[in-house]
Amino acid sequence: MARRKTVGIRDVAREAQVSVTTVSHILNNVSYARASEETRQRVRDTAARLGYGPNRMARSLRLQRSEMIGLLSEDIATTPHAGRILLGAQETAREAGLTLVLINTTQSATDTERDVEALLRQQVDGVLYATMYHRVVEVPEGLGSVPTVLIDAQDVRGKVSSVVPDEAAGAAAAVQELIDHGHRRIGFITNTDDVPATHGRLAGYRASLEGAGVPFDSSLVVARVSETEGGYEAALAVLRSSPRPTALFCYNDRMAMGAYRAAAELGLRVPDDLSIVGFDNQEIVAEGLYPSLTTVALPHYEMGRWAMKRLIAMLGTDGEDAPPVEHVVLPCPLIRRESVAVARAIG
Amino acid sequence: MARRKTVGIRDVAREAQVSVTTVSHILNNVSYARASEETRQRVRDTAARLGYGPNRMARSLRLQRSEMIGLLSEDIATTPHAGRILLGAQETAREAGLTLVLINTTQSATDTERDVEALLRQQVDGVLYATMYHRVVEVPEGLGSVPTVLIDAQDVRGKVSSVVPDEAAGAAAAVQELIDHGHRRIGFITNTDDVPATHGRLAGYRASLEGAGVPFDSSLVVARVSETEGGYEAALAVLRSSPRPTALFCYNDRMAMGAYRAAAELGLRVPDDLSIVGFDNQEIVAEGLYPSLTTVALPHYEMGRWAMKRLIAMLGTDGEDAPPVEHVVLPCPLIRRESVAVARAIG
DNA sequence: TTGTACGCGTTATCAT
DNA sequence: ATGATAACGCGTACAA
Repeated sequence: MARRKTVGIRDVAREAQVSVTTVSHILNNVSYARASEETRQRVRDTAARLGYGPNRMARSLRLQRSEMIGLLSEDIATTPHAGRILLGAQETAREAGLTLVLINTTQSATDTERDVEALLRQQVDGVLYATMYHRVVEVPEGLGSVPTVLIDAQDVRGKVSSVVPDEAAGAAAAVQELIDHGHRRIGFITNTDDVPATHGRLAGYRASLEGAGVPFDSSLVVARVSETEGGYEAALAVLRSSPRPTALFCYNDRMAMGAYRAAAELGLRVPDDLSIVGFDNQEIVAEGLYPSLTTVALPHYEMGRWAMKRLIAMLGTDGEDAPPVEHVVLPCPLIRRESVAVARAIG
Repeated sequence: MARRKTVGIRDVAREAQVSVTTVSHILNNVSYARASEETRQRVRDTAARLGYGPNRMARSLRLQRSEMIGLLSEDIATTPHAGRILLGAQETAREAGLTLVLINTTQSATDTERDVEALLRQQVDGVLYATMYHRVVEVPEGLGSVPTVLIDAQDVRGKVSSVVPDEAAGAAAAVQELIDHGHRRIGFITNTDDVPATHGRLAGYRASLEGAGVPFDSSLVVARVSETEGGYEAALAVLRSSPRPTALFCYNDRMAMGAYRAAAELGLRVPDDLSIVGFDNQEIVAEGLYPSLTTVALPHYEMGRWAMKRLIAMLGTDGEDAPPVEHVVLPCPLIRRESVAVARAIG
């Protein structure tokens, strides 16, 4: 199990009968390199033949950049979609020849500070800070010294670039879908947390109603904890109002799952008697429910990708020429499945 | 946004009025360092005060090891539990001062080979190769040159250490739980893939039946695709047999979700008329179902942790003194919820 | 007990 | 058109 015999730049130089300088110039395509085409070819060939690749540690030491990006993420494992942020960031990093190093942290501020320190000690060239649900954060102290982009989070002071989902537009699309199917009395099963998603989705709900000329009726909005059980309770409550809503927009797919149960208990068939739209597109739930759930997808992959691209754009630059801070909002597409039908008169 | 002014070992030396050698010796606790306790203290203090940490790039170059572990994982995002493997590996790495670098790959052999190359070029000290469901793999060529441990996968030739879940024992525990509640006629809703989980879970099912003196009845085992829909179909089929089973063991939680629907359609209440146990402990499903699902948890976190520990044990060693190849099987604990009740006579 | 100096593999500057 | 050589920051033989 001997470590692969490492072939260095001097091996290539010796083999190709040139100096290491020349090899370096040619392989790095430096503009001022003045070597004959014949030499270039020979050097490239021997490098390829020997399987030469530059030693990243030496390269980093010399260049004073590690070509590593730190991904600081809260509770990687908590949400099923977290992986898609990771994936988007990782693929984008790879395309740019960057390596992603991973640090998991928690919501505890002191933990986070400590983890930031650890990350900076690795001399990462930049940091992606991802929270696992959309919220406003105070960017850790230490990150002031390194290019940083926030994912699914916004800086309290707006000083750091960030990318978040367009909660309001996503919710509006969901409700519009119901309106387009003739629904007018649409309940909103929401949650009790004071987070951007709560406000954004409510705003979207109201916007679509307003667009359709349907007056807002606060008795149709009921909030519970954003779990299946909460969705069940909220749905029961709202379905008791009279006249009964013909459709429900739910804060997330888990609450929608609870709403399905409430509907079943009340003898209501989805979607014939009651249309339902969720949010999150947790596929295991959305596809597993019967009938499958129409919902709104969060752009996790795209956020990871955008953030990494943005970070890359910041890398070469310093102060003056750095791109301005940017706060981007990415669309949440509606995923149509089988839980929405044309509204019928209530029997 | 100037990069933090980097404090080096010479800064500490100057500040503490000693040589860099002394600083290095003291901070690295080298055995042959003979410095007065007073000096040690002073050096440590100034290092702390200056916020000194060794430059990893320089250190790596000198030591010829990067202190980075590559995690090569197939389709990070595919399964919700993938994150827990990651988490286990990452936490363990951090405890050892190691950094985890992440490469996502696919099941395509050529992609994998390419990604392995990329990883080795980063001079990682070791590699964790994780598949996202338990299966047998051919370890990529290039990994021969670097310490490697397999997670949730086994090497075809058994030459590489690996850790996998104890499918059979987990299934046996699930079925035993049903037996302990008085069930004798227990259906097994399984899947159609030829993977270790399929065989292991069937073996566990048979073992527990046999232990209870219940003859195996192949008409109670029905296989479909391992999705909710497949679970629904299989459950309908098996619940038609006569006498009807009083309990169902399902290959995974999604299939169990389908079984819930089948039960509802047949007017069977869970768990009063029908007990159900799943596998995987996908919390969103298991807790979201009503009643919540008793199931078996896969030890993802523990596998990530074990693998990293094992890898660390291999790191310092070479050929002779390397620990022997080991294939470990980790227990899958039963998670009791509300879907199992005492068997009743069938009305 | 401590300090000097070299080497790790690159890249960049300067000389030829 | 090409080559010698000085950094990059650290760890450690070896000299003192």
